[in-house]
Amino acid sequence: MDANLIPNVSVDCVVFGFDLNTLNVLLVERQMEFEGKAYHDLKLPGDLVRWDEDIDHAASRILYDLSGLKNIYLKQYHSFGAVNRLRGEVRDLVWLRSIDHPEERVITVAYFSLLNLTDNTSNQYILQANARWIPVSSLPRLAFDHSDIVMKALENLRDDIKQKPLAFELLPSKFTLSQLQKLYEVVIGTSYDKRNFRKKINQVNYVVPINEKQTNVPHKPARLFMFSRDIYEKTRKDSFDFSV
Amino acid sequence: MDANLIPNVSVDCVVFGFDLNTLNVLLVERQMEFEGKAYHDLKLPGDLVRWDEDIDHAASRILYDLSGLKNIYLKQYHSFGAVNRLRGEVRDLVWLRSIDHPEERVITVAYFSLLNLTDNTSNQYILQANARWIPVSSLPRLAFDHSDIVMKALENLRDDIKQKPLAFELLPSKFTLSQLQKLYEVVIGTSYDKRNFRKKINQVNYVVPINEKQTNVPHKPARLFMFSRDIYEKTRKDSFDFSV
DNA sequence: TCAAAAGTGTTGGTATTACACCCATGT
DNA sequence: ACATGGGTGTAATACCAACACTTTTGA
Repeated sequence: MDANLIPNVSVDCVVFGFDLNTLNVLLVERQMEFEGKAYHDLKLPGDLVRWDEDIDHAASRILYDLSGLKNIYLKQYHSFGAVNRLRGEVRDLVWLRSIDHPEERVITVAYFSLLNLTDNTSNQYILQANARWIPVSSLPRLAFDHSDIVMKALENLRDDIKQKPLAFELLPSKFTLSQLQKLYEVVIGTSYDKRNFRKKINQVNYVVPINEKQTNVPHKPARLFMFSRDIYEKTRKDSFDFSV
Repeated sequence: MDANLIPNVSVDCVVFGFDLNTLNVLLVERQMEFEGKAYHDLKLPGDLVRWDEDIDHAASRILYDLSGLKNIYLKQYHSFGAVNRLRGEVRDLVWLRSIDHPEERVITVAYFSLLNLTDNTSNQYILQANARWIPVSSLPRLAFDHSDIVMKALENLRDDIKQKPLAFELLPSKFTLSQLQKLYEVVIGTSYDKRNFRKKINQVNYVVPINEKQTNVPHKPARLFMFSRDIYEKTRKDSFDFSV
């Protein structure tokens, strides 16, 4: 057991990625043999916290090690500290022993982060560590209490995306209004009227149209928009509710 | 150092209390001498987590030890884990040593809870431990990073009270509409028009009028209302926004 | 020429704001 | 009788929900 690590405190990251169609979570495979059978359970990327780093730093570190990316959106949203949270299945315990992890008691601080999956600069990186993107709509049961951790992250994402400009972390920098609408529909799990949605976005001055259109699409090409953080920061005090 | 306690994980509680006028926080006095001077810094009630308890249980325990109360509203809202969070002032360190607390590194999980201060069943209890109610509008600088912890609790309370029926945790079970309005004004830090506020509350079916009035008030006695959790639970799916 | 998604307005209903006076009680 | 907070309605405006057709492109 690495002496640089605090034995009882970890950080787990729920990394959401959107590919203009589906919302996905990044999970790593836990390969093990148990009672003669091979298991490939999925778990969240995470690690124990180092003695010499802030917990926020631990979260960035985990994400960087996995993706090679820095400065991406990361939010701490909940900590999980049930006594038996690592003991859902017998093989959970067996696995902990196999990696020399303190099986006793780990309180984990959970973060979620947001990635746009259309720039695939980071994706090769991600896929080499045995990590995979799994659609949130078809998640299997995860190792430990990680299913709970993901569910709670989703709830937080759903609440936050209505109040804060998180959508733009999940989209490419230039996007169409239909892509934005699709994102809200997928995340919130509902559907919106196209005209009303666009009317709403029209009132939001920090979603700015640019003089560019889609190319190579087999239909009328859509106008592209960008998010202006500048305008957002300058006008946010009037606490506009972004909910759709 | 007590072997029942996890040395690196604590829980702190921000207990809000409302007395129909002012929003207060419960703080305990940390009495010490340092460099020949007496200090009475204030800090949050909190403790290290036990090996054999969930973190939520630790929070209830702290609250129970302080107030003698069970089943009060408690919500985990953030964890604080900066490397130097316990080392704001030199005397913070000195105090930690004096109580045989591991001074190194403690990640704390913060909870806030809500009390109504008009039933003073609990108050005698609270005041015997050297705890005090301090108005949030006149908080001094607190020990460690506890000022940050309180500020973040307040932000969470402000956000939550607009969406969830938290107000009723801070009020006596029977309350007037003016008391409810005052509470919102104090928490959110703004003021509302009396007629419009009442119109709004009128649409909220889980704030129910009862056939009772105030007594012994030197003005027209107000009608009393109660919160019906029953009705709230049954009708909450339509995600009514309680914001005022 | 067809398929596919882009883009666009109106109407009826509902919620929000601003605003001023009389009422019931205790002292 | 007075001071204190309780209680009430209206009109103007802003916001929200429902709804269908034409346009532009690539294949």
